[in-house]
Amino acid sequence: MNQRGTLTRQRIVEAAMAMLDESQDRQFSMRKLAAQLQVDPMALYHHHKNRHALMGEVMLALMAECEIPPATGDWRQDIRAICQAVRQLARRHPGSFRAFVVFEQWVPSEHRVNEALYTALLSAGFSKVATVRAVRLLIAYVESFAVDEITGWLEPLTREDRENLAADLSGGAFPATASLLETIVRPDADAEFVFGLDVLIAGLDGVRASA
Amino acid sequence: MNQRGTLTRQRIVEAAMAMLDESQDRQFSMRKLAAQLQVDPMALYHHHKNRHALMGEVMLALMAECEIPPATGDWRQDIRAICQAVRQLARRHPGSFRAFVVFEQWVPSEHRVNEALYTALLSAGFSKVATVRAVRLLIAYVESFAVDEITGWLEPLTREDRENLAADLSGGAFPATASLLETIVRPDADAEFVFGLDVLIAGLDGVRASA
DNA sequence: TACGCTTTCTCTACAGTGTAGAGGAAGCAT
DNA sequence: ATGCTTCCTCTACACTGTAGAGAAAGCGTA
Repeated sequence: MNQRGTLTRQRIVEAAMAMLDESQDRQFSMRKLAAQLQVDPMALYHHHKNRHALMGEVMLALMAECEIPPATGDWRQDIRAICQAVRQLARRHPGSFRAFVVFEQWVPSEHRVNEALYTALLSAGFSKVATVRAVRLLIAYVESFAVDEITGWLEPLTREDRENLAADLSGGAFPATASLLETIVRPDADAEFVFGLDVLIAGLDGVRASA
Repeated sequence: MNQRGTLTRQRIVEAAMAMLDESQDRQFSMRKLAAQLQVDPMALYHHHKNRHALMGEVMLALMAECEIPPATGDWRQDIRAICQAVRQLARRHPGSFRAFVVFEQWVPSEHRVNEALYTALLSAGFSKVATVRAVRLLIAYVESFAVDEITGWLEPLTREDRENLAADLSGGAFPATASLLETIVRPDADAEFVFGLDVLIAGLDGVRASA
């Protein structure tokens, strides 16, 4: 039952990405992927050297899919748009994006995103050092936020989580936290993301002169 | 050969933390931990329900170890000091900190850190909503930075990585990135961390009035 | 001292993982 | 038809977490 020709590098990558994104709980495995493609596990290894290499391809495809808007000439606007694009990508591909953040290896298609950010900041008059640092800062923010969002930290707390939190705070050891309880349990993802962007852009604007 | 009494909840937690921190490459496993403690793997399960629960205990111990400096009355200074404390914790416990960031579950000893940040911001006059958002932003930054640092992204690039990067950029598709090459390959972790703090604090100062 | 009870550890076993190595079948070129 | 290459399968191994059944050590009570 050798069904030749059903597999392609690309088809495997797409299936892997879909599997990562769909299965929130049960995690990705080579064997499950093979099962879904109705193929022997080892068949995958003919197209990709190993799991890590396959993951690399998935990450490549993921970042390549990020829709970077054209530059407007307003660096603040451009940065907002680029960050929102990355966030949208994460929402569209939660599982893959998670894997990407933990991937710990350079993914070439990231260049596109970085280039857009570098361009915006350089054109705004930032020094080279400030630009490089600012981009890492922005990327760190967006990735962290996106992962938090995917994980559910920006949803209103469940009754259970809320009660656990209240119990933790009932001892009186954390008065500031306790006073913020109502705010903590009901976050607003969109507003919070914009808040972060506001802070970062205002801050960058502030250090632009002094850097 | 039943060596009774050698195991303790605490001893297991400490050994697990040490193993996470030391073994940079090869990853932690229950069996390896048991081997190191010279005990049958299943012995661990008498003291901790399962791997996840054990990890929870490790995270608890980790965050409890974070040395939060006393408040000075200057919120900017306090925030800097707290963030540096978290960064130092990450440097002292790279493996555990990594695991912590990916842990995806609430760790009670985090309260201490959050409380300190909440207190600083509330005392500076931030609104409740701004305070909660600012703290998530600060934590996101510090954790991201610390993980980058642990992973080695803030070390000067190796000759090999540098050549790969140069090759990627040689096509001319990323002129801004190419112009920053020399800056990118030689980062300065300490300065970069401070840069991020400067930006965040300046930015928070900026939105304080308007929020 | 002898009995049992509880606590702590071991042994065996199972389902899952990534993947090396050998072999088989399909298609193509000669 | 013959061989070559490409794609896939099968078997096997070392590894993972952990369920379930004991075994051994220490204790309390008789």
